[in-house]
Amino acid sequence: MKQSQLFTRTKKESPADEVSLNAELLIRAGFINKEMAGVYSYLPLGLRVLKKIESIIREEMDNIGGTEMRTSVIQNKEVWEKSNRWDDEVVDNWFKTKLKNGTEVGLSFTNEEAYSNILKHYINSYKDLPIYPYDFKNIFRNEARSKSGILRGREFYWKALYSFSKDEKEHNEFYEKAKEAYKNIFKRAGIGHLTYLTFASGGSFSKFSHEFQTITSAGEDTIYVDENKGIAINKEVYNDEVLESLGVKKDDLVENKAVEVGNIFSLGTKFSAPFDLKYKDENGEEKLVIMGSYGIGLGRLMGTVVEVLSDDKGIIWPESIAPFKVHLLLLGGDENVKNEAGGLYNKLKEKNIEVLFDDRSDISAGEKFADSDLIGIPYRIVISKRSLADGGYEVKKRTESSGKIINIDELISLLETKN
RNA sequence: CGGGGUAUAGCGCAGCUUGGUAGCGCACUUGGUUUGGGCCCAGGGGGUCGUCAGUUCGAGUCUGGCUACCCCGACCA
Repeated sequence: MKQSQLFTRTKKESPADEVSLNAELLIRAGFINKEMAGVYSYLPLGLRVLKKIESIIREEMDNIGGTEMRTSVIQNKEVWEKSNRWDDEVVDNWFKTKLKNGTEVGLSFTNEEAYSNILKHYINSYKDLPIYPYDFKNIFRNEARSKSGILRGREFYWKALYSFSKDEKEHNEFYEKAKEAYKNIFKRAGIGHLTYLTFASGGSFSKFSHEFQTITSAGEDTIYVDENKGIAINKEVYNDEVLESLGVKKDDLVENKAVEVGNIFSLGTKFSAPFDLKYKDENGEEKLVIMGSYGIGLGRLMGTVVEVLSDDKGIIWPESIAPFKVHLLLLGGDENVKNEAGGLYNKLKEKNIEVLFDDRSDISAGEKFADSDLIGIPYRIVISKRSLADGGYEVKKRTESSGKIINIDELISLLETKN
C-alpha cells in the first residue's frame, strides 16, 4: 500500500481522554478510532493487525479440529431463559432491545446458549461427537465502567470455541490440546515469553479454569508466578490448599500484574442439562454432552502486544501480526531516487512481501522516520541519494538502533526468509 | 453503581481568580525554500467556548440541572 493513499495520519500529541498506553499509541499511530468509552473502530492499519491475529487463531483452532461458523449477534430471549441468564438480576451487562412488534431481544455477551441451542439440532448419536465449533464475532457487554483502552471494551471482537464431548475423558483430552493451541497462539503473537498458564476459579464442574495471563503493569489481575514450573495462580484462588494441590511452594512465587488474554473452561453439563443436549451411546442410553469453552479477545490481545512490546518511540509489532512486513521510505525528491523506490515497491509486491511505501512528497526525512517508528513495522528500508551513493538500500529492523546498506539481492533474500 | 476530576477549532492547550464579544502550538491551505530524525519564511481558512436554564446592560468567565469523557473503587457468569 502506498502511504499517500492511507488516509490516516499520525499525531504527535496523545489524546487527552486516554491514559492507557495501548490506546494512546494505537490512536496516535492511526490504528484505531475511539467512538466512545469502551468502543473503538479499527482503521486500515488496525484491521490488518486484527486480521493477522485472526489468521493465527484460526490456524490453531482448525489444527485441533475446530470448525468455524458464525452465530448471530441478536439473541432470542427464550433461549437464554432456559439457562436462567436472561434476567438482569442474574446478568447485569446485557445490551437489550426490542423488535418493532415488542419482542425483547439481546445482543450476544457470550455464546454458550447460542451454541447449545444450535447444536441440539445436530447432536443425536455418539457418532456425532466430539465436535468443536467456533466463531469470531463482535461481543457486547454493557460494562459499568470501561477502561484500559482496547483491553476492556463494551463492544469487542473475540474468538469463542465450544467443545462437545461424549464424556470426561474425551473432554479432558481435548482440553489439553486446547491448552497447547493457546500456548502456540500467544507464542506466535509475540507474547509467549510473558504469558503464563494460570489456575483460576473453575465453577461447579472442575476445580480450576485456566487463564492465559500476560505480565504487564497495565493488567487488572494479580497472579503469582512460578517461573520454573512456567505456571501461575490467580489471586482469586490463591490459598494454602491450592498451592499444595498444585505442588507449588510459596517461596517460589512472584506476584505480578497481568492481563487475561485467554481463558479455557470446563463446563460439564452446566448448559447441556438445561438445553437437554443429549446423545445416544452404543448401548442406546441417553447421556448429557460434556462441554467446554475456550475464548480469546482479539482486541485485547492486540492491545496487550502494544503494552508489552512498545518503546518510547512507538509500537514494535512482532512480524507475525504487523500490519506490513516492510516500511519503505523514500527520502528526497530526486527523480532517480523516486524511480528506484517505485521499482523496489513493485518488486516487493511481486514477491508478495507486504510493504507500506511512504511515497509522500513534502514530508521531511525526520517526520518519515518518526512515523515509521510510531507505526512499528518490523523492517524499515530507506532509499535516498545517500543510500544509492553508498551502494543500495538501508535496511533496519524496528528493534535495531542503526541500519546497514545492502543491495537488492541481499534485501530480497533477507525479506524472503521466514523467522 | 459510590467517590474525585475535566469539557474552549480536527488534535493538544491557554483564557475563567477580577464578566466587556476568543488566543497559542500542531494539523489544513497558498507561495517560496528544504529533504538522513517530528525543517524554515510569508500569507490564509476554520470555534453558536459540551448542553439547557438562571444572574447581568453584557457570560468562555458567575450559579444550578443535564450529558459525555478520564481517574480511584465495586462489578467482570
